[in-house]
Amino acid sequence: MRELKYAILGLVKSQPLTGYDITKSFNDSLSKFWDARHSQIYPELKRLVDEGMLEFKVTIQGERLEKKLYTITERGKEEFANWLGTDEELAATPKDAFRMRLYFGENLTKPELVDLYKGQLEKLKQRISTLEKRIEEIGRVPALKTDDFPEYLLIMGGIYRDRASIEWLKFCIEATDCTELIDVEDY
Amino acid sequence: MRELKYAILGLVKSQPLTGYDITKSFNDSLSKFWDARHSQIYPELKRLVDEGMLEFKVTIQGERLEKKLYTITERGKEEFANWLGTDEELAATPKDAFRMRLYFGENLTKPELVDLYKGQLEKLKQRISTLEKRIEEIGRVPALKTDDFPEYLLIMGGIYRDRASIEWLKFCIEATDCTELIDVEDY
DNA sequence: TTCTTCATGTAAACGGTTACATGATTCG
DNA sequence: CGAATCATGTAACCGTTTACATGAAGAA
Repeated sequence: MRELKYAILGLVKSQPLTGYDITKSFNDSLSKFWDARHSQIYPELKRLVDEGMLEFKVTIQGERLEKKLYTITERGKEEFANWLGTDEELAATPKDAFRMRLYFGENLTKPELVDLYKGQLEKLKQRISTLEKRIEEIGRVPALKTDDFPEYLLIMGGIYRDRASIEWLKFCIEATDCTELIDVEDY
Repeated sequence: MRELKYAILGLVKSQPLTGYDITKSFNDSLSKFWDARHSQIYPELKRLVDEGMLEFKVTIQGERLEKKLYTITERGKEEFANWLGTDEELAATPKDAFRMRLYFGENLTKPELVDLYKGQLEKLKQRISTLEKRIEEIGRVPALKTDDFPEYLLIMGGIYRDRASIEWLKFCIEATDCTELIDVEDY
């Protein structure tokens, strides 16, 4: 547990960062596997300093705006490396409201069910195309150890995941006799 | 939010249940999309009674063991039906420690990375075979509106999901040059 | 000058987990 | 008789979200 800790350690390990920088990272690339608000990050940073995993140096931006640049300590590096290599159990199946709706689907009329399917399919299609666009931006296959490489892997993970969701939805559409009401070719 | 509420409403809607029964359901079929402990369920039941969504009747098991049989009210049925048909946004990407490890994978030696891959692949393979066994138990394709049908859909969802995870892992193994160190044919 | 971004914090509330607590019933 | 299961609750804690709060710097 306390996995936010390792996300922060991992980020700060590669370069000194402020809490603000870390917050931004959680809204960009990291959001593919973790996210956090600044209200959670600042207390965690304080705690990591207390535990000797991080150190910080106050710097002045412009005239008097103080910011805290965090760096990782030896102890922090050890802790991070130790966690990184440990193989954990499969994550518990995440709570999923859409699956819950499908589970109780017998309480829906066919048009309602069809709308649920369509809505989900449309959003998945949308997200896949956003992810694919990002892949194109990166420019096909970035070399190993490039900055872009880890993000590339995670975006591909998202694409695999969403495509599987679509395939499963098509399967459900078939199984619930909705084939004539949805143009599955579109997805 | 407060989605546990709808899970309970959906369960009680089809038949009167005790808190204990509901807890059991969360460990069986429902765990495919939601789960909860009795310590969360009992307070939620009380709250749903306060809100007029549920009613209960105390019955005696044996000599003097009291149990509360919950039934859904009209108000509860409305609330549930209302929620069931609403199409929500795609769920936020769930936090995922394995993906986080991969993201920071450049800090790992190749054998460590290979162990991570292997561990994950092995566990996914395991889980898929458990799910497939359950499909066989159910006996191929249950008819629509059967008791087994919703569970069938969700188990298939799990299989699609896990297979996609394996395909993605194979992709990562290829991209990180680990092909010679893992026998991907096994998965 | 005004708006956006940079920058850092705290407080209240919520959903969920773990642990504590109790007692009856049923089955081997 | 003892163990497993049935049955119901509470308390403490943890991770996370939403809202509250402040102010400087940079860009238009």
